[in-house]
Amino acid sequence: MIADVVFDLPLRHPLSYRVPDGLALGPGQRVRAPLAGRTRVGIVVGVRRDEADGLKSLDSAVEPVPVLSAAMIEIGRWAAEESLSSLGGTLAAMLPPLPRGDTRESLAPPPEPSRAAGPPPELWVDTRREARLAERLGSEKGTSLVIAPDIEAAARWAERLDAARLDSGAPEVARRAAWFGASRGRARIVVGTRSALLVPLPPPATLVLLDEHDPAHKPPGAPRMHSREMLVERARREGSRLVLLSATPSVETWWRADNRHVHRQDAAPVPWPEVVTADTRGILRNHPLTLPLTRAIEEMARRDRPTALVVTREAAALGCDECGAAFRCPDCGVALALSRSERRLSCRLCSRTDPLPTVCPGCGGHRLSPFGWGAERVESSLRKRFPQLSISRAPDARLDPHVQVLIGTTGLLRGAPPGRFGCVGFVALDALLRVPDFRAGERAFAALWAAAEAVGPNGRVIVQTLHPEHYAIRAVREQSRATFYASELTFRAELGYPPFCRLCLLSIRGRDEEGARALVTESEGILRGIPGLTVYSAAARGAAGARRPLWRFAIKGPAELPRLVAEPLRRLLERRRRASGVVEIEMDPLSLA
DNA sequence: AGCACGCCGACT
DNA sequence: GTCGGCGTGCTC
Repeated sequence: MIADVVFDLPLRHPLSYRVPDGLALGPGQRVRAPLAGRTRVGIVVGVRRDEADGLKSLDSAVEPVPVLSAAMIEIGRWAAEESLSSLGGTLAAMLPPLPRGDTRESLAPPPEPSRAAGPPPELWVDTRREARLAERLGSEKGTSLVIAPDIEAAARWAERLDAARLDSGAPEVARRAAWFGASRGRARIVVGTRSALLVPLPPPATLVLLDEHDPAHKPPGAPRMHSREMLVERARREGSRLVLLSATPSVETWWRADNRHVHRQDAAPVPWPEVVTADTRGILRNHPLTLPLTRAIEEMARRDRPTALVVTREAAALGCDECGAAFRCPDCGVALALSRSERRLSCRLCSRTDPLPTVCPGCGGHRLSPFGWGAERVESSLRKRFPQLSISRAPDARLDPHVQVLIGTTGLLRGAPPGRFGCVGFVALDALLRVPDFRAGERAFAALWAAAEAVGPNGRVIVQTLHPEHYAIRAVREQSRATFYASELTFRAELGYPPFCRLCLLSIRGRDEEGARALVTESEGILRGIPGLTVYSAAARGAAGARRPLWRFAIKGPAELPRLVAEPLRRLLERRRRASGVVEIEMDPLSLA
């Protein structure tokens, strides 16, 4: 007997081993195998009756039963192909922890799912979506798998749903028990992060994705695919019900709902807070707060309600202080990225580069500045203005009920229950809108809407901006999602962004300038030979003359983009560490940064 | 990803 | 003469 085994290595094919007599093995089982002089854990993806002449023998099985069903391996294979990653590396990111020491566990083999066609995915956007989920899962038939964007959210939801945890925030023994318990159908609800996407569940299963729009669902590293896409594919293949939760879904998911591939439950209007804009003209030069926001902080302090001030990290784009316009790429519509050291503006998508301008082309204004109100500056200014208030910009101050003013990025609003804040102030929304990325508007909209939900109907959202009529602000003020998505989809369609195409990012880290250039030229040449692609020209990232120069370029193509580039780029991606450098590819990047 | 083999500069 | 630098290729 021969077992084909994949490892957490960038190998395109499984490696074959002799199965020792008496060892019963099946696909999805973890094994210890000799590899390059050491013992490593791999996962069996196939067993054959062939002669094992000349092959090394497997050492042992890690568990007496498979951890993955054949159906889950197939989803892993699909994800690996779509993301141009190895199967072994992809699967390794979605397995339960290894047993430690002597364990006396009762382990169930994984169930194979049904292959019946299921309902289309559902999208819940209304304000009561989370409360409704908690109610519904309690009475749902079968097992429910809830995927959270991060460990913190997983912990919160496991508590709320009285569910077992599969994420790495829980002790390993408990995670293993939850994994095999869910496989056996013993658990009613399990909660995890992306590492739990392949836990086998007996049908009928319900799959849930929390905060569908959250970029944490596709962090760097394996599996290099958005959890939403994994779950949509899984639900389609096994006929599971899939529920996507988000007040502000990704534009991609909204578009699918427009096209009836996702069933969107329309939300009736609910009592909504005041969303007011405050004009920052002439203010932000010296002070971060307009009068309305100053008043609001004072009022909230009197009413003993906390205020959150949302700031951005550092400026990455250039804007006009007079009219608020950002310098944008005329072809791509995204804000041009500012490089101070090289004194130029460049487009992250097409690599167009301009010298630093001195005059705003829109209004002729001469006061051009990067957006400069980070948390630190806002804090010191606030302490001077409100010496009697308790002010904090510590990330964990989110949970401290005594802090009266919290300063932080949009992360402050993550997981905030309704009414957590009396007021949320956006110190400079324009800085969010100017981020050099075509998803800047989407992220600003999500943050504004999250702020409105976090202050509740009796609270207030104050948006300091020079663009009070921007569609993202208008949509939140009017509690009208349709307003935002209609405008955003028009913008995406006109300039040819997702969901109307697929993007892919090629990063090249050269050993030196010469090596980087050689690899860039080679990969560009390969890609330009493929019909149907738009290959943007490459640009150097980071400081000039860096030891390891980083070049990057974007590729735009149709839905079958991964299959179009996989074969031509194979050699380049495989021969990883070469004299000249390393080539890496990222399909469907969430950010062009 | 490791790790081992293989071909060019400064040492006990 | 060797020790060791990393570039290249392989791992069943």
